[in-house]
Amino acid sequence: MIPSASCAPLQSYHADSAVNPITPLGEPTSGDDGVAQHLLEGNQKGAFPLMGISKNAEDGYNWRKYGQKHVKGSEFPRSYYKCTYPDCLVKKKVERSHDGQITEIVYKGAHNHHTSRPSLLVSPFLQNEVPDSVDGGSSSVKAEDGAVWRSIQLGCKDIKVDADWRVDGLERTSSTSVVTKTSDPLSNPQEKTKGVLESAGTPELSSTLASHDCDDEDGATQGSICPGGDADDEESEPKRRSLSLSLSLSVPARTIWSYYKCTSAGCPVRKHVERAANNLKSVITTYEGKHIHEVPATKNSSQVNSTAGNLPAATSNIPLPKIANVPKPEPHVQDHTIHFERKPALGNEYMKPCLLGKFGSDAKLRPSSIYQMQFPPLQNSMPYASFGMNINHNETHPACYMAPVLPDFPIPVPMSIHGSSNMVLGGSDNHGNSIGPIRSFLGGQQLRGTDLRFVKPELEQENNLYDNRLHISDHENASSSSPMFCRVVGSLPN
DNA sequence: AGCCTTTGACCAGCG
DNA sequence: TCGCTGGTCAAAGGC
Ligand SMILES: [Zn+2]
Repeated sequence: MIPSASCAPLQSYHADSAVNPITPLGEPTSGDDGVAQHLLEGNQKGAFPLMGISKNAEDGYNWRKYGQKHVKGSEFPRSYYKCTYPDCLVKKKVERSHDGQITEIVYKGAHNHHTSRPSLLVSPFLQNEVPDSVDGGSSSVKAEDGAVWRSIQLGCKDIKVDADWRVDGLERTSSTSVVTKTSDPLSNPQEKTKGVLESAGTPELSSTLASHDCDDEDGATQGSICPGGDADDEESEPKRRSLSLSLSLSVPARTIWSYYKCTSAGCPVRKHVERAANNLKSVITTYEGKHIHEVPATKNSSQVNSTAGNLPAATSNIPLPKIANVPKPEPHVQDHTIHFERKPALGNEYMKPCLLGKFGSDAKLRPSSIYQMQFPPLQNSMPYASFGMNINHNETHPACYMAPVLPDFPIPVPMSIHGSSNMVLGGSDNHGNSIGPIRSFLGGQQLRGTDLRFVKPELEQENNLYDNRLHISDHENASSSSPMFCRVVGSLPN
């Protein structure tokens, strides 16, 4: 039925594509990890797309493939899977390209059970897994009945960072799963599921982001820069930053995270750059700390002088993939001569529970709603969020092959890690059931559930989308003695 | 033995 | 009715 040629990729990665064809969120189920592991370990050759087929990725459900067809109009064969759980009628269709990238997923039905592995916890966004293919291609996760047919942009690769800004952490992409509308009437939390569905989305990290606390002339525009990030703005009081997040349904499914550290000796400043994977020119740069040294004059000071954001050279020097529909260049994105370097590997030092501020951007976001993201005051001595890094990333991110570095703040819930860096966040399943500890699986490094702390958005407190343990301390109480903390929203120039 | 994938055949819907 | 298409079945084989 299916030409053998079309099946070749699937056969090559059958352990992954068949058992867990699209399960980017977890750990291996049954001990057939050889293929994926091999892929992960062997992709120095640039086989980056294969990372998406990590055997380690799993959504916690068991699927049995019951058919494969080459459908008309589709370049790649479509595989049909059923949930193997007794009486569970959930099916999904997966289309994979020849190199193993998932190009489309269609879910049908709702599970009437939890994941096969109780320990595997999935955030509402991740409950129905997102294809974990990469390569910047576009895939889609769809609900069978047409309730949600949302194209998502899959991960981007090859983000290079200019020498002035060395990636402090591993580049990661986050994925947002589109929870499909259920058609299973037995699924009592239909409403809840649907609610998740409606709100499932990652904030579009582009022009919809605006900084509330920025009153400068550009504060409300795309790429607005929060004051107080560094020495450029000494008078501002960046004890806490709030960002409103306007959400869009055309959300990027992934976010690329990069971490940098100022290379000046003893300078604690770090920055954290978020990019929407499908719009790499849209960046959110979060600064932590104050430079202890003179900040060199910027090459382009048209905007920074008033906003005090040390806009990273990385955001402007990164050779960006061509992406359609990118926002026009923003002049405030500029180069700085401040040097940043990757953080050293800190190992378990960073694997501590953190109780940082609120990241309320994710749990249940409705399109176009405004969210307040309250950023915690970062303290140099604070424990680091256990946002594990996959050391193996260095195999696929040539520009980011630094030692693993962990961010200094919690990661918003919908941001999972793509490729081999899969992170499963706590939350509820698509039946509205609260699920337990967060699990983060990052290229073989699993973090304990307690290593992550999230806070569900204020608006969604009662929706039980997050496990209680996701609560974090009220950072307002701890914001008094914080160094500068700034979040910069930017857009990369063409 | 059990579960899985593979794959040709079969079925249903549709024009 | 027929052909096309997408979806499913089920036998065969593998692990
Ligand atoms: Zn199921």
